[in-house]
Amino acid sequence: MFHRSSTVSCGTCPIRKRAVCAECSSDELDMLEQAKSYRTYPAGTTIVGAGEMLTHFSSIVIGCATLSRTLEDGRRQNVGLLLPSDYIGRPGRSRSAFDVVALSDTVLCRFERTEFEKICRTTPHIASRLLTMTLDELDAARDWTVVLGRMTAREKVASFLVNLARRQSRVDMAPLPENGVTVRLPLSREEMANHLGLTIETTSRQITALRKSGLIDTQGSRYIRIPDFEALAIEAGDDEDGGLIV
Amino acid sequence: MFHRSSTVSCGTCPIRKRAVCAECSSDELDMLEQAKSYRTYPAGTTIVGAGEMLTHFSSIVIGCATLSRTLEDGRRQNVGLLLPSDYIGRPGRSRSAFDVVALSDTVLCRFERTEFEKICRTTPHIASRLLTMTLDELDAARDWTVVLGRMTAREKVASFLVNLARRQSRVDMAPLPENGVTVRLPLSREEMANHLGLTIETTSRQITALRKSGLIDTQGSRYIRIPDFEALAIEAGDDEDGGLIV
DNA sequence: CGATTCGTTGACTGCACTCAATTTAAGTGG
DNA sequence: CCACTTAAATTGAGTGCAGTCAACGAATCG
Repeated sequence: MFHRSSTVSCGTCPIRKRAVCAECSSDELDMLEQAKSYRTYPAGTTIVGAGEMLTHFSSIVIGCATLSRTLEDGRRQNVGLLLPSDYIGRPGRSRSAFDVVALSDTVLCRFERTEFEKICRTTPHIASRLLTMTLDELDAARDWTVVLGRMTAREKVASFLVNLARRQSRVDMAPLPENGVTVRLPLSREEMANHLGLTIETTSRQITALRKSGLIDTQGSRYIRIPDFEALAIEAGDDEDGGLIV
Repeated sequence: MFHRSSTVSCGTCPIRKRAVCAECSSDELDMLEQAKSYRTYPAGTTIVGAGEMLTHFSSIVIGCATLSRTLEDGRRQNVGLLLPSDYIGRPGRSRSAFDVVALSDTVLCRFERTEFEKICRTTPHIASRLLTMTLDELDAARDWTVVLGRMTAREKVASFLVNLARRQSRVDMAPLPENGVTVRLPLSREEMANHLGLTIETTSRQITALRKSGLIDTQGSRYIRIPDFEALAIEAGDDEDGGLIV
């Protein structure tokens, strides 16, 4: 359905309410409609490598991608998990600081970079929304440094699941059901480990441990059910609903 | 010298070229001059606690502060190190997500929050500069997650020193001398450890180890000389000058 | 000069990593 | 549909890096 760019209208876009265009009037939307194009990346594809040219500013419409960096000796760390409405790229910079890899089949809504920079200058609603989203991302990145710097393996895995559940509920625009959330993991164990600053083995062991503690149920390796969300949140060292967002 | 706000002019402000006001015209500066006020915090003072009201949006003029979070059991992680021209607070949010603590005597240039939000809406040069700075901070925060997630204690300490040297040279607006940089540490060992996700003891041991390797010289606990900057950068796992900024 | 805080060093422990084997899942072609 | 192959995930055994606990030394300050 998203293969022909001209056929998709902003009016029915699933990220209309949360993406960089969220604050736009219908006039402004008409303008964006002219400038945008879509592109699809199959799961596993590298959207852009660290240091490479970024020709477009893009928003994720459907799918999921990681932001990561690989050190010379092969160690890798994910620095972000991008879900629908999150953006890739930035005005004023032509190269990506990180690898961006599609985890699932991913549809991007894109603007040519210099074109988008012009839009930013002329459309305060875009610039303002972009600032808000960037400030939110900054808070989230800082929250995540607390997890990476100070938490145990068990707490890291619990934090990740709690954050992922919260974010997915936001993407689906549905509140977290009080009892029994099911999270679909868009990442393999290896990608989870790279996100958490752990090894595959430790990640796997902690999932097993959380299951044996009754805090989660697993249904295949990609589905995790959280019977008592609050209990897992406490395990994550997360007081109430404040703070941590992936 | 900064005790009377009315006596200080933006024209001679040390952060004029790098702060949120950097892109402003002299007309716009006149307007900021009316709205601004200064406040000084002695070293060790908490500027604002996590969850507390933030009445102002502030830029650091002189001094140094940490952004941190403390878990219930006392574990603490610094999520940012604020140097002159960095800002505290954000438009659109009235409470601080983190503790902000002055490390040295610190002078802030402040705008009442709702007033600043109005300025953001009416002064594109401010909004645009704020966006650029926030995007830079986001990249820096993500760079730092790589250090926290994947680096050894030795690499963490080396990374920190390299980043601090680079940032201080930017604050001083002087290029890094090719041979022999001296860094003044604005943090105690404990604060360094909180920044690096390590303990005081491990941090201290790694400094000793780097000294014994000839990569640094120490002059008291707060001064570190880096005889060969590139050598330390390599130890930090940092290829060339790309990437990592604290 | 004594008191107190900060930093360094030492001895030992433990959590997460490494290496390796096994189990489970996901494809693939006959 | 089922053998076969390949990849992903789990589990086990042992190691090592950073943490913990504790003592000592150095710097700062009244």
